[in-house]
Amino acid sequence: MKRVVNEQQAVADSSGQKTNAKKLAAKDVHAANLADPSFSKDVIDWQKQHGRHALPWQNTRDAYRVWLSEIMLQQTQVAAVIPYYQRFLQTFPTVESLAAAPSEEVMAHWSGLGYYSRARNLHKCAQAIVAQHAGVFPGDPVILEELPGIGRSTAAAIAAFSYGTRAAILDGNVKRVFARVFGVERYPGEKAVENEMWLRAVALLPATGVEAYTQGLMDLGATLCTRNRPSCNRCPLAQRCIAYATNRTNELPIRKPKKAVPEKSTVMLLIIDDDQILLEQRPDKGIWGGLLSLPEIDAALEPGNADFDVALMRATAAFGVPDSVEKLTEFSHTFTHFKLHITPYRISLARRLKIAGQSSHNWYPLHRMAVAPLPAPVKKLLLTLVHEPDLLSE
DNA sequence: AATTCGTGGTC
DNA sequence: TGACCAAGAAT
Repeated sequence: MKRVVNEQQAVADSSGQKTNAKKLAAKDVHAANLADPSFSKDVIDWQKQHGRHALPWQNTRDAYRVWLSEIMLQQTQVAAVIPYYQRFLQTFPTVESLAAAPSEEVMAHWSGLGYYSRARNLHKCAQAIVAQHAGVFPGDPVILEELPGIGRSTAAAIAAFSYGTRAAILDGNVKRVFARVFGVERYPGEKAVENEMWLRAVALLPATGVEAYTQGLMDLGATLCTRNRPSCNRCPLAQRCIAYATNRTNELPIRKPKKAVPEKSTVMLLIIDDDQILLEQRPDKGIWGGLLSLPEIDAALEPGNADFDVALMRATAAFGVPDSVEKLTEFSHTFTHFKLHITPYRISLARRLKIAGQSSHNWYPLHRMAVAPLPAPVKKLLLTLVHEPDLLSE
C-alpha cells in the first residue's frame, strides 16, 4: 500500500536528499521525488472512460480553435464560454480573419464575457501569429508564452491539445485537485505554494498521452473534484487523496484570505439626441479597458448643484446644448474586487453642435446597442432604455 | 509577490 | 442575499 505523505513530509524528504545529489539542481531532485507514474495512469484511464469528449473545442487539433477556447476559458466557466466561442468562431473562422478585423468588432464579440484585456491581447496575438509565425501557432510552449495573453499554463494547454507536446498545466482545477490529493494546507495563491505545485505538475506528467492526461485533470476538477460537495465516491484518485482520507475536502483548498470590498460611485450620462447616444472609448488601462461606455462625471455632483451644471456643461459642451436632465434609478454592479454604485442621468439635447468632438467620443444609434462593445451593466441599462424606458424612472 | 483585471452561477 | 469563485495573465 502506498504510504500517505503530506506536503510537509514531502518537502522534508526532498531537502534531506539534497546533500546526496549535489550534481543535480535542487529542483530536479525535488521533481524526481514527486514523480509517480500511477497518478497519470489513473487520470488518463478515467478521462477516457468518464471525461468530457464533446465540448465545442474538442475533437480538433486546430491550434487556432484550441487557443481561442483556452483564452476564453481563463477564469471563466465552460457554460459561459460556449455561446461566445461559437459566435466568435463563426465571425472569425481563421487567425487571419481575426487579425484583419477592426478592434471594435473584436471587442463587440467579447462584450459581456469580462476581463477585456483578454480580447485586446487576443487581437494582438492573432496579428503576431500572422506577421511573425506565418499564421501557424508554435508547438513549443516556451515560444507560445512570449505571445500576448498566453501565460505558462495556457501555453502548455495549447501545446498539449494542438500538438501533443508534453507540457504541464496548472489552472484552478489542477490546484484544487493537488491541494486535496496532496493535502496542501496553505493558500494556493501564495507564490511559494504555487511554485511547489508547478514542481508537482511537471513531475507527474505522463511519458505519453499528455492530451488525455491534461484534459483529465481539467475534467476531474470540473466534474468530480468540485469546490463544494465533490463526488469522491467516483474519483479515481480517492484512494490516494489526503483530503478524502482525513475528511477535509470541505476545507481544501485553503480559501483566499478575504478582505473588505471597497465601494465606489460614479455618475453616468445618457446624452441623447433623437435616436443616437453619446459613447466614449475607455482607456486600455483600468476597468472595462478598451470598451465603449457612457461618459462619466464625479459621483458627488447632483442636479441643481452649480458644480453639477458645470461638470455637465463640460461633458456635453463639445456636442450640444442640454435641454432636460432626468435622474434615473440608481443601481450597483459588483465586481470581484469592488462594488460600483451607478447613478444614471438621461440628458436630451436642445441643440446638437455640428463640430467634431474628440476622437474617443462618438454618437451611436440606439438600435445598435445590442451589438456594441459595452460593459455588461451598461449594455443592460441601454437596452432597458430602448425597450422598457419606464423601468428606469424613479 | 500581491493586486488588478468581469461576469454569472451557486449556496 | 451576500460571499465565494471559475480552463490566469499582466503588472
